[in-house]
Amino acid sequence: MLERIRDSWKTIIAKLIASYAQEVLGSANDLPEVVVEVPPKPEMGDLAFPLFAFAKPFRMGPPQLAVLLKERIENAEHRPFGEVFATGPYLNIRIDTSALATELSAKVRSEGSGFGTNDSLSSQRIVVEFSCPNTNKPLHLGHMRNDSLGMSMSAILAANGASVRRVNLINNRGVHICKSMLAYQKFGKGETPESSGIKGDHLVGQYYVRFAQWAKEDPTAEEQAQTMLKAWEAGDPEVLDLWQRMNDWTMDGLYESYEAMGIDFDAYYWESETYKYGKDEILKGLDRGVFYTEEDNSVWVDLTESNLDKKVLLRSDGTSLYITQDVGTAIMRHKDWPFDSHIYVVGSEQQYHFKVLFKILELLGYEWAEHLYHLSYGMVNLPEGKMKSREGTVVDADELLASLTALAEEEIRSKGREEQVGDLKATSRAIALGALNYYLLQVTATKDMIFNPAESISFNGNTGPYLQYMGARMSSMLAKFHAEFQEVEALPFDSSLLTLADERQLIKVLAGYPEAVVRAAEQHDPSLITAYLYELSKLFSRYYHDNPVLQAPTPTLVRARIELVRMVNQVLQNAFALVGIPYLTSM
RNA sequence: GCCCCAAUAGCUCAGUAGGAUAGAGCAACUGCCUUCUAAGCAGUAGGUCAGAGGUUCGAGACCUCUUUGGGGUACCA
Repeated sequence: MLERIRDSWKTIIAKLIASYAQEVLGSANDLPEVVVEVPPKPEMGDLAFPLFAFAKPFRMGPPQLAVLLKERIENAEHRPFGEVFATGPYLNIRIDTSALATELSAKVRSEGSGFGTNDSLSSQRIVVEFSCPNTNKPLHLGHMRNDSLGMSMSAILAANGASVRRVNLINNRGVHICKSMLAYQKFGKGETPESSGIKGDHLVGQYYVRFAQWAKEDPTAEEQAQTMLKAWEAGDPEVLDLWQRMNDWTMDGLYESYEAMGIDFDAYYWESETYKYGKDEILKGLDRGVFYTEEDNSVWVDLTESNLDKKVLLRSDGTSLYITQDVGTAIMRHKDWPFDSHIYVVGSEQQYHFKVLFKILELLGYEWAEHLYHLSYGMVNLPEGKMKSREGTVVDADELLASLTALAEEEIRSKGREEQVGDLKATSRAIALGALNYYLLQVTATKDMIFNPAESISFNGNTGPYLQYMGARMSSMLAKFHAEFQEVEALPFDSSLLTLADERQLIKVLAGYPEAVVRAAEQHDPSLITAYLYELSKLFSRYYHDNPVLQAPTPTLVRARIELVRMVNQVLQNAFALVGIPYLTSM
């Protein structure tokens, strides 16, 4: 919407510049491109066209050119509505926000929760892989950033029309899994989640920690774990049985955590099943000369031309490696559900791994290989430094969510709003989730971030609950309006009454929402949505504080303002859905 | 050693294709609850955008070098 207005102004200005060039230079070739910007302050207009670049060809100062163009625009026959003024070297435009508001209102009403979506990716099938936990410990803060990104990215792609398949690959096999099993065998005394009352993933996690302690005392511990892995691979029934039981415990715990955090998947893949895939593909590639063998029979790929070095794909004993499995898994997934592109949400420390993986798939000749994308995110560190499981500084996901929920509940109680809120537990949980998702998605994904526990539990300022609070305020305004202002509701919406600077600004920001959704998908960056939400909320917050809505001087103004509230409220809800912030009607 | 990424207010972060006076939140200080929820609003203070060159009419943004920090470079995952 905003884009269309921008383009029409850009077109007419470009046309006038070209015709002026024709007049004075005899040619309109080789002119610099017309650039559109947003002026730094609202009173300077809504669009800005800097004219510096035209100074040279016209041998004229930009301010004079601005004046000249302003006159020509005003005399032009077909021009968009709006006011033109020359501000120094800029040509600024004040657009007709009243017309925009009318159009916007109709669109938001008819599209509702679909406002802001588009069909730019409607022919696309996209796999988004994320989470991918090990089954030897509970989820921690690192997983939470991953999960927030995965869920949000999936929602954003779907909002752009893509058909999205969320996929989780459970890392339930390997020597690290055997460690917790071994420790359990030695020290477990038949303990179960039921007998101990400990959530399954936490119980297994305790034995993983126990192994580390034991390994310090007994140098054969590591070796025993390796032996157990071999027994597992050989199908030893006793080992398999224990593995199955402990895996189930962990998975029960993880499912519970996922549910509490609003995370879910369309498909689960299990490494215990996929670890064998890939070897055949590598051997096929070897036959075709894509890979080569060393003297010890290990299989390699030479990527030195791509500056990626040489990489082992099969061990000398013929067994698979991590990269081998990923090759197989990608191919298998494409058979399961032929995707157009595949996004891997994985930490930035694996950037090299994914470059190699994508290159290998390309060398194997899969045409979809060029549409694989590593959504790389930075590490979550603590103010003191890195999280270290050995030093017990890892932030546990369940505990964090529980403590945030408790804080939210306390907050509601201290305000005496238990009654209005309705379901206290559900509301507290929703506030905790909103705070968490917003905190984690606010930072540009690729960057490392610092998780400050003290700050994360604050519900003031630039936080999820701040945004939720705006929603709750609008919600109660709208409820009151419906209940007490029926006659006003019947009045037509007169957008020309919305003339305040903040009203004009709100209309522009609302109209910019669809573009934010597009950009978030293009750039694979949910933080564009969180930034958008904050801008909208902050603006609205000031607006309703300074200007009465239901107590506005005239009924027609009440009607106009409530229409604005309705639009802001709808866009807020729509954007919430993209970044995992629950919408609350009361808090 | 080689490769990749980062550096913006005391702290945590924004900063759109290079454009007008570099913005928020937190922390500090000041006002505002007989008026739609104060999880709020308004204000004060806080900056040599790590440093040095370069490109440009114009650089926090682009290029080069330097410094500092992080990550990778396993027949681990």
